[in-house]
Amino acid sequence: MTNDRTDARRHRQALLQAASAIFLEHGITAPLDLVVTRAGVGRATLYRHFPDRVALVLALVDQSLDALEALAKAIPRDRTTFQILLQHLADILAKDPSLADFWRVIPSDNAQRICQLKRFRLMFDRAVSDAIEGGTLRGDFRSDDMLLVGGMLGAVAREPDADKRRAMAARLVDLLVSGLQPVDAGASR
Amino acid sequence: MTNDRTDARRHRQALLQAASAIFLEHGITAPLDLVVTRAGVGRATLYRHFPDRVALVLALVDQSLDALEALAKAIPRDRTTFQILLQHLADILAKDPSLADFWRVIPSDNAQRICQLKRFRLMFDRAVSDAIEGGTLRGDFRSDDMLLVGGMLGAVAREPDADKRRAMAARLVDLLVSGLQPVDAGASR
DNA sequence: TGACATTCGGACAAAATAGTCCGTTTATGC
DNA sequence: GCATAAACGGACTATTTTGTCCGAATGTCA
Repeated sequence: MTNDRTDARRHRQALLQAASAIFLEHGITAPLDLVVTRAGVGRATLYRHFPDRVALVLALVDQSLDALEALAKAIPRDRTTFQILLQHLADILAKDPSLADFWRVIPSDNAQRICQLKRFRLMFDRAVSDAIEGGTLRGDFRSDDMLLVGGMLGAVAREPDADKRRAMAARLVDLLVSGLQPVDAGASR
Repeated sequence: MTNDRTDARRHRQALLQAASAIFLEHGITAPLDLVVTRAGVGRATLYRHFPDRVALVLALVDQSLDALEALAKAIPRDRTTFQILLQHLADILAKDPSLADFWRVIPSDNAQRICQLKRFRLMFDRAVSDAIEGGTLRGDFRSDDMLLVGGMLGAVAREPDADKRRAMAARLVDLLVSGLQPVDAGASR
């Protein structure tokens, strides 16, 4: 653990990064050879770090959840917390689609997957109730809805160009937050 | 064309239906063997009707677009047309995810894919402008946004249970139409 | 700096998937 | 019914993808 060799850690990171890029382009069922090649390591190196595709994807999801959590911690807790968190989620999904597509690869009874789902919901629990109480979120919004919303935001992952993807994510969040109806009532933002 | 054998047409239909079900469960890159088995035909029959996976998926998308168009024709043209059309789109995506996932399989320069995308946008063009003029849709909504919205609605396809999927689709449309903000400002509906 | 353990990576074997071929069956029109 | 052409389906081959093994290379610690 503590005395991992530096090259091992570096290669593990390279593999995750490569997998993220390959999965983005070819979908989460892409041949692992592509990942290996892109990471510039040998095939066995991949399988040593991640025994199978499931382990690799779970690691990617963990990474994304970590990133989201880090961002969440930096947000001041006020009435806009939820909206900002949502934007962060969209950003992370735009960077790495695994968070939205993992269900395709990981069996639904996988223990770690279940844990991750709980963790995901938990990260929004407080922000959701705060926002509802603060009057910035519709009162019938449930924590479960975040899975829906996450799935929706995952739609942006389909654009190969990173900049466009960011723009789409922003547009998506805007549509979602404000809704499709006209703003005749002058809601701020 | 006109004098196809009836069994051929029947098998073709069985294959499309089987593919829809299999793709829903295993994702659009599922082994075609599963489709063959589910349809209860021989392997060669699949390849005779659809030379490769791309052809099969394109046919599925066509089918969905046909279905959507048929539904659209039955909607009276008034200020709620767009909302109803949206609901229909969600229903169709809940029945068959190919419409949302085809990009994974079909090269982006594929001529038929390009045509289908144009057709998709075209189907919403009139409804969008009508709704904006009628005051039921935000004025900055562009036709392009429908691709985003379609992608978002495709998120419901992830639920294996058909009834739940319908319910999720309805919820999604509600969230999308009304937005996440509370209705304190007295927006209609 | 040298010994040693750990990791590396290409070569290998196994499995899964894709696509083809051909003898057989079946629908259609006379 | 019967001839005929079209479709069927399972067996076969090729290709892709997965997963393992072992000699070589390299980071780590004394």
